[in-house]
Amino acid sequence: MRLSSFYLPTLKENPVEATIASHRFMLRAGMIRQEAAGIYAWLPLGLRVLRKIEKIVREEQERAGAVELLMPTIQPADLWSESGRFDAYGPEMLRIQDRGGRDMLYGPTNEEMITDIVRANVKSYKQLPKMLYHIQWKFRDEVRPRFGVMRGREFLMKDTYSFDASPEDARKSYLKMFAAYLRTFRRMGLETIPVKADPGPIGGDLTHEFVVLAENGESDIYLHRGLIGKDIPGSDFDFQGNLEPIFSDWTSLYAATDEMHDEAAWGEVPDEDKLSLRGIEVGHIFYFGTKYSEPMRARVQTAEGKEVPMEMGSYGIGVSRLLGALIEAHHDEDGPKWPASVAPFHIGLVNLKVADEETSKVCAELEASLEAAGIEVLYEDTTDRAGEKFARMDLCGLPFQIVVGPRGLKEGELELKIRKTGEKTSIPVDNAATHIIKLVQEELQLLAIA
RNA sequence: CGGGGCGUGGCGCAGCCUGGUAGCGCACCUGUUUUGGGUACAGGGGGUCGCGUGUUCGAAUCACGCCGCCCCGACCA
Repeated sequence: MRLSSFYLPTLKENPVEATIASHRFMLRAGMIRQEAAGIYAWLPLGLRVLRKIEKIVREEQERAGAVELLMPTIQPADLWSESGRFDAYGPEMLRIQDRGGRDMLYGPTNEEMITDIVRANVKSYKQLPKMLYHIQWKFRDEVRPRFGVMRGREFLMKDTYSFDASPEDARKSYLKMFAAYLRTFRRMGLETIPVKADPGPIGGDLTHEFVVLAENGESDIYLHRGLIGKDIPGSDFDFQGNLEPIFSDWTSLYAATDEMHDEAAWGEVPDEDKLSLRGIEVGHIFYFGTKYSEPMRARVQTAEGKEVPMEMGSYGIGVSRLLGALIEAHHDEDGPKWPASVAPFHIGLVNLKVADEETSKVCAELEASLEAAGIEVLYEDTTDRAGEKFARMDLCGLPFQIVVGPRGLKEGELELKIRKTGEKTSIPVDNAATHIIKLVQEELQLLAIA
């Protein structure tokens, strides 16, 4: 992709309303544009990252055995009357009427609808278990949207819903999602910790929040040092096998947000293992049993011929919010530092002097051979000044930059800059493409957790 | 929802108190200059001053109403 044809409206100055790094950089790098409070247009650069995140989420959902479908953003109110939530849900639910005066709503979540979809056809325990998911925009009319996409009113979420014939089976579904989440976030280059969440009136221990560790996180979390950098399931992990070991491995050490903090249990953690950090919630999984299946009569017959409500769970990932979390976790004063797996492009190819024939020729050849190898290149082919190009490239946060200019070419060299470390090295033009392709592929491989 | 504040070109702001027909920096266009970390100089284009009503000879400026947006807190993916 040539920058001259791309749409990248960057800002040199900081927008005043953006107080945190991720919000600031997303606006400055031309990733999003605010259209109303908590509602954003996704500009090309931001959209590319969003799609990368979605892709990883999908791959890991499928791996765990979940099946994708897509439910609408607008829902009829009657479903919500069945569960009692049409009245129970507060003003954060956006209610609208169609031309016939029927009550509709812009979905803040989809438990009712998925329950309706499944109850229509699933009648026997033999048809279970099922895990269905979708990635869809939701709307919650938050009192106070803020921090850009971290707390918007419209946001993109992945929601999985599990249906089982017994609580024992429901636990298995829960553990599958638990394991899938460990892989999902790690593949994005995030250090994520599952922490006990508030089970609410349903009780039980089957609810966890997945929290990204980031200095400017919204909530305090307390955890045992041993949870940092812990192994996650590999790509050969058997989701049909026994998942209890991986679950207990990740949940036996102390980890809690301040709401769930237990001073007594915390006291038992050795002082040298105590970590008190900030975190951003990016995922939430819970088992809620028959909360919806009971009132909505979503039932199956058991082997004994008994009719029972299905055991359900729901598992969310804040897809759009993850962009914010990623930047909070990976940035410096110049911009984001995207992990290769979610970067909008792998490489920024900077042509320092477009007017110079040799420079442009080398760039065009590099662009072609990198793209032929499946590497995503943003070719900086504008006539802007060098300083501007460099600053803009850093602001985009692409993991690698290749700088080509007449000065280096005279020596037969070009410069490679690693965004993460700031490290710059000269490499010979001759085998540059091969070298860079290898570098990018290695980086991607590392994050793929094969 | 409590508390604070702001709406003036794409972005950041001044002007408002003390009404007289809009200005600065960045960005943009033209020229010169510069040429490896947002260059310098000169010229130029672009604004229903959030919306409405009122006061006045005259309103960005004063009054009233409405709308939008931001920040702190409580709440939430």
